[in-house]
Amino acid sequence: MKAESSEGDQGIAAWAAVLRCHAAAVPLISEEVQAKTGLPLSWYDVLLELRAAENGRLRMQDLGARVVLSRSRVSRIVEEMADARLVDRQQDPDDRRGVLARITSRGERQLRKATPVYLDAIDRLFAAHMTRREQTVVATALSRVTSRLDSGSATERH
Amino acid sequence: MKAESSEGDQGIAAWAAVLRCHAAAVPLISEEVQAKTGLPLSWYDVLLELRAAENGRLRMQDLGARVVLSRSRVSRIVEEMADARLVDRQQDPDDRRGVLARITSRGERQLRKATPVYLDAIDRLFAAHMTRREQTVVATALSRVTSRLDSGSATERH
DNA sequence: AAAGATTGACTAGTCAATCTTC
DNA sequence: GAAGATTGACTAGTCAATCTTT
Repeated sequence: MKAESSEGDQGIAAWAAVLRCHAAAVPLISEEVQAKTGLPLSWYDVLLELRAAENGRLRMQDLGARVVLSRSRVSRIVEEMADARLVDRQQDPDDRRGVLARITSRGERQLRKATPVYLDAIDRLFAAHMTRREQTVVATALSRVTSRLDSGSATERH
Repeated sequence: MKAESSEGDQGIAAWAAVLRCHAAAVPLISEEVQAKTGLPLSWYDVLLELRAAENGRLRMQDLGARVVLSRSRVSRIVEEMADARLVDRQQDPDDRRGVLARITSRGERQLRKATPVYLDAIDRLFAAHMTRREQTVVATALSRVTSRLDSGSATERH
């Protein structure tokens, strides 16, 4: 209706769609994964990053950077996961201030068990409702936004 | 590398992009809006929905359904907003179990003040990094996912 | 007894302060 | 004294129990 508000309309709609989709899909997928495997999504992410890392080990700080959590949150989650024997911790021998979290064989087993469940949930509850082309556009466009924001904020807070 | 995992790859990438973009953009935008206007994003959403509603009023339950928050969270937020004189509350005269939250003139003023700030933040920190075409695809594809999930879960939990 | 809202107890998460090692 | 990690106090949010009205 308004002739002027030309620039932003699609951008606002895209933003609102991201917020609503996130709010709708994340709880469904995370409940499903936890119900079927016993792993909370945050635990799954930690295992995934550790498995991908050199020797299955990562310092707490690096782990926090890869996962979407703060350092203090990582400390607590890793402690719980260590109680559950999915990871263990050891001082970094090169710099004893640092702590290395390492995935255990039990952790690897749990990760292998959970992965197909998670992928299936993502597929059914999210990806199946988009065309292949839409999936590609969503992936590339939103990744670009994220990387610009990450590099931008590094510059901003000089 | 794996020849078989054909089906899901773009879908998984799209999912990861949504998670990462949400995690990066929401805090930046919400901090900026709050710093410049004093309104938390949840308050802004409440004001927006009330303004859009008939007579600027809505029952707590309906408000909770439109905003992305649970009923109990809405109760608390509306209470804080009532203390700040941005909304007021009254019993629904037709059904005195219900409570109607209504935007005040002060609330309308704050909403008018905050809207351009919010739109500008969305534009700079999110939409500006996508083409118009990408914005449209993101909006339509993710909205479709959300609406399928909403209607689907209503059916599932019969 | 069932619907609407609020309250209480709990979980997840953040930020600032602390402790250890460099 | 600064970096790495953990701990304590706090905020935001959920779920179950309660209270009121229908």
